[in-house]
Amino acid sequence: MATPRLRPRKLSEPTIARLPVYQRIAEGWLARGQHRIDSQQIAELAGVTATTVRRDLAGLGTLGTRGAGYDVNVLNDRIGEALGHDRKYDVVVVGIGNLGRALVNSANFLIRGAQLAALYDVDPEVVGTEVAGHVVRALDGPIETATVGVICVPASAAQDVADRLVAADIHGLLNFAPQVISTPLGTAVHYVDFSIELQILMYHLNNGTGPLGGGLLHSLGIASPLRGT
Amino acid sequence: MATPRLRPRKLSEPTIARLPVYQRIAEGWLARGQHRIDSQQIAELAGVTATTVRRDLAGLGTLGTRGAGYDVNVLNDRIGEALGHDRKYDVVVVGIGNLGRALVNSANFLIRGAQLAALYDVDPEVVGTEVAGHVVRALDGPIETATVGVICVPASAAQDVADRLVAADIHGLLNFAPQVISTPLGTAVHYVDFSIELQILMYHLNNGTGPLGGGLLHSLGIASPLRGT
DNA sequence: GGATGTGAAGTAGTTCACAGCC
DNA sequence: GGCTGTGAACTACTTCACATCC
Repeated sequence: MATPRLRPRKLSEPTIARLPVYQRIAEGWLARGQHRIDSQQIAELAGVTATTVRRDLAGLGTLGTRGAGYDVNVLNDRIGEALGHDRKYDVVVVGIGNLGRALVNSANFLIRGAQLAALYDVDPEVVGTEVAGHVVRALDGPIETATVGVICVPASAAQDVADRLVAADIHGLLNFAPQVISTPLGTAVHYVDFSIELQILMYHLNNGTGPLGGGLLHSLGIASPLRGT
Repeated sequence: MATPRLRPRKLSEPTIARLPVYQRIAEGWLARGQHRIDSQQIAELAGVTATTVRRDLAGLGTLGTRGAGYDVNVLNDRIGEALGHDRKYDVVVVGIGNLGRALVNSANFLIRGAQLAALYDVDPEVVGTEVAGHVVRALDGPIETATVGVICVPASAAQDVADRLVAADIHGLLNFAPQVISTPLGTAVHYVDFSIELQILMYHLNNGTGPLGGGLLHSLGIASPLRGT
């Protein structure tokens, strides 16, 4: 039994947000042919403390070696397992404006099991055109069965789009519209709001937290490195 | 002395992230001619508990009235004050691809004191073209004095861009590249990483947290409403 | 009466410090 | 010797419950 805990116990929310960062670091080392890394090195690259890294990774079961750090391959695999990257996730994107295009054309967005299933828009100019290898469909038609729905429409349309996606049995929503949406129990909604991120930054610049003292900021629970130059 | 505490004491990070949401709600009510709101109503619209709303707002000084809730105008003003919206923030955007365009053309991004100061790119095809009323400049030229730098370049270029911005005396960075960057002490960095957000959602869909039980998700510290239909 | 503002309790996350194992 | 993994302490945030004031 090489896998002491196949179903890793529930991970904390901040830990879940940091795991993709650790995985990205692991991939980078693999690409450069490095096969061992220790918690201190991960910590510096991820901008967190070494203790946090070890606590996070300990949650995935025993995967390090005392004395020598972590095997980069094992690290990569176990994080992928914990985050559910062994499954496929069909993603539909609603709203093919600049943002929707940026997402589906990005090399970094649809990775690790996520795959584009369909695109939707309301604009007749856009419907029927091909974007990222998919023909954009009309939103008022039937919605493809999928795992995740990405909402890139204006705030005023966000709730309606969310309702349609939920009706199509999609239980995971990633909402880029600056609008809190309400969904039935059992649907996971995650918000990304550019404007709020900018306002948080403005707050810190205005109060000492940024330019003065130890301007340590958090986003996704990730502390910025802030090493002295 | 109508303002008992002109300099509101330090606000917690989750509170700061929620204030813009409350402010958006206040603006919506003003637009509809409503002038009073109570913590319970804010709570429902923001997807948090009423206690959290009251605790957050109490941090801005005394601004509600016991018995009757909050004056929407006062609420709006005080939040703006607390977040530093009375100042102007010059924003430069580096990387005018789909994402950069989506940001500067969005009606929701550059608001509340934030104003576009300049655009930069490396692509000779893009440099010289006009986007959102600004001519895109070459990145290797001098960087405009500004308050905030927005990084919309590929991960491989992010650290270099960050260095240039810091050298131009910009102490607030909003980084959309999937790359942890290192900056001198005193520079505030905030990360927005689409791919991580999607992976968090994938985790929750794969484990019970989403589709099963009380799928309460957090992003920006904002809980989704999850009211039963 | 009714909703705010807040001590006190509870819960979650991080950091310390070191035992345990390679 | 060195680095992981973790109990224990600490810090941060949320929730409860209610005194306070309009």
